[in-house]
Amino acid sequence: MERELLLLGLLRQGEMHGYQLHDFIERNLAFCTDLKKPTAYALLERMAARGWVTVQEVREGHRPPRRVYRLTSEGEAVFQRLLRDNLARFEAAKTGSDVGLAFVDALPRAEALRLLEQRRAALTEQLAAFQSAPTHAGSYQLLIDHQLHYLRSELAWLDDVLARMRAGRLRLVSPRSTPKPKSKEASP
Amino acid sequence: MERELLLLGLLRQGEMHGYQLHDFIERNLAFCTDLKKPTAYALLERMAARGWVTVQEVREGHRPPRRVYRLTSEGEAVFQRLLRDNLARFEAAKTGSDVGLAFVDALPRAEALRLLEQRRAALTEQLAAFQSAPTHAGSYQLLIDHQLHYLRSELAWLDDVLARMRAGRLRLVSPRSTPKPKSKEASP
DNA sequence: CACTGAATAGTCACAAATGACTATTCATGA
DNA sequence: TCATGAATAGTCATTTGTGACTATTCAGTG
Repeated sequence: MERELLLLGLLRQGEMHGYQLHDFIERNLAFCTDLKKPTAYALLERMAARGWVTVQEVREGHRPPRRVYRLTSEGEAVFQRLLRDNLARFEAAKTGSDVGLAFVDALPRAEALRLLEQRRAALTEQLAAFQSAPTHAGSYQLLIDHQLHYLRSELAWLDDVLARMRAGRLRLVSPRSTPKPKSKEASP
Repeated sequence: MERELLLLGLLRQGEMHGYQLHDFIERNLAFCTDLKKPTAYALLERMAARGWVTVQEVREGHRPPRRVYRLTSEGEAVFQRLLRDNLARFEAAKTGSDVGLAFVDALPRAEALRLLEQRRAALTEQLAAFQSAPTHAGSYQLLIDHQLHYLRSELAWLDDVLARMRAGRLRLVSPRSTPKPKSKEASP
């Protein structure tokens, strides 16, 4: 749902064609959403079919005609609905990076430390890149602010974990406990 | 990739069948990954095809036979590789909730405030539920710790935003700036 | 001016993910 | 004891999402 919210929101600022929309998202919003080109086109097509946007084929030269999308008033209504809905909810973010943490105890402490320090380096690098970005096209300040807050918070947590690990204060359960020891199933 | 890491990691603790794996993830790790049943089965099948796990059909009664998966030593090697790789990277989390923030200025300030207060309520509720959970099966402490940290950090940020909005100190750019004012295209 | 690499614009066949099922077993209480 | 709903176990048709591709235009340069 939030992908259509995004597209509708961008189209509120004026008509645009598919490539333009995707390109803008890719350049400016890649850090908070990821929307590949074919997905964007498919969504636009569907939104057109539902009457949220109109399409107008524009051909210049003899390149394949560009399809220019424009928000309808119905689309605007949907935008309003989706926006209210989105703002009122909180959906926790998910990342693949979490999974590994579940299994750190499968590695010797020293190596785990080394790897997490690499992770920390990657994180500070992203943070730096983000901070030095040129006011990000001047727009979407809240998003940027949020992302900065998030990255800093992640860094703080990671540093805390590293400190605890170095001090040997990381309590981890025995890796032998079967996740669901319901019936017979002796631990192998 | 992190889904196979997860499955392999769980299988390290002993053989399990598909339902068991999915069920465990659903119950205990839903907050950090989401893996529907058919996806889990498909992954297991593929891992079997690649020799990372072995399958053994076990039938009891005359229900459809259960397929029990067991990690191979090749699977263990892959696990080690994926784990190291995962720990060394940092991948920023993404959430659909961010998108709405890009468009708060489309709403009257008062209403935006009301909606974000609803969001805040949803967040504190999730936080409360998480804190009161019964030591989460005693396992995966780092994950829990991380999630708690994350939720608290989100709450702090949201409170800050709310405060800024109430004080009218939320600087937002004019909604009229076209995202990519490259060529002709007069703002409509 | 012809050539090259980048930017523009979009498509398509394939891979991944999921909602909605089927079908058996188990607990329970009327 | 036998209906009923929950838990167990898995499948399949459909939708979604994407890597890799085609094809045109444009800017720069030798």
